Amino acid sequence: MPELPEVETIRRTLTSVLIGQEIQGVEVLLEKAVKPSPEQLIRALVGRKIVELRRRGKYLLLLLDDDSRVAFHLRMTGRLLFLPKLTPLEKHTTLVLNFTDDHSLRFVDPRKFGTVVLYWPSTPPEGLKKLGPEPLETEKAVVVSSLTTAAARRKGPVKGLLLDQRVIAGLGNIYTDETLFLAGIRPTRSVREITAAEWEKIYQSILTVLELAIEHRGTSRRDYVDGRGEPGNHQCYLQVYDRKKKPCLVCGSEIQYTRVAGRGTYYCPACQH
DNA sequence: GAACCCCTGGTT
DNA sequence: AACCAGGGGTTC
Repeated sequence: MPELPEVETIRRTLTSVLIGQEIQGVEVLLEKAVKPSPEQLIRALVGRKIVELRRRGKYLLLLLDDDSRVAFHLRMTGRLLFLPKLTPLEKHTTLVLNFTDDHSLRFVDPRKFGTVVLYWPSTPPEGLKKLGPEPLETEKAVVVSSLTTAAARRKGPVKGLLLDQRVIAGLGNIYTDETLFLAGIRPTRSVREITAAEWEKIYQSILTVLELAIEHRGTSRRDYVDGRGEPGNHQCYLQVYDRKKKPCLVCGSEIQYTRVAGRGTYYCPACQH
């Protein structure tokens, strides 16, 4: 579900209500989603206070007062909701953190792909450790260099490279399609054919697309809501994603739908080359 | 790299 | 009934 803009929106909506909260109890309802074991997790978390919320790629991180951290990855359908303890548990609730103030943080995930990991900064989980640069918070030269270095070493479509979290963190299926539309480049283009000028254009497009999506509080197609349960608005501003056979908003050509890098992919045959 | 898998639920 | 889905890890 959530890509960088959605996770960032969740972070922003949860920050003010979670900072300073003390964890009173932990309920693990889907054991395979959490690490370490539920018993160890409960022992480590009870009594801890939340001191900061961070985002890294598509991970949301809770920083605790003993320097330990909890990393949530929402995968396709995960939701993080701040709710009164009295609110009945939703179906497919994976984890509940109960606080000392009558509120709780619920991790709800119908498809059960989402994960929760407790760790210390010295030994981050693999997925987090291998992440590429953060597009909005890293200097341009570093991000562009990560893209071009990866491009020199691999084959295949440019879309696959942008989806690779080791190359750049945070882009998923929606925002790669939106980025490549804005950049005027077909998702099927081989990474080897992309020129230096085009990498620059792709980089600029990534910034524009992500910043606008964050302004609109993320894209809600089916499952996504922020930490308060509110949907985003960016679905109203998508340029190509989910517009199969509809007219291109720029030139009127019919938007094409195909499969690239294993994912459903939308592009304009006239605007993108 | 592509293909399959982890799951449930919505759409065709 | 079949296919699709904001992800990504493991296999080929």
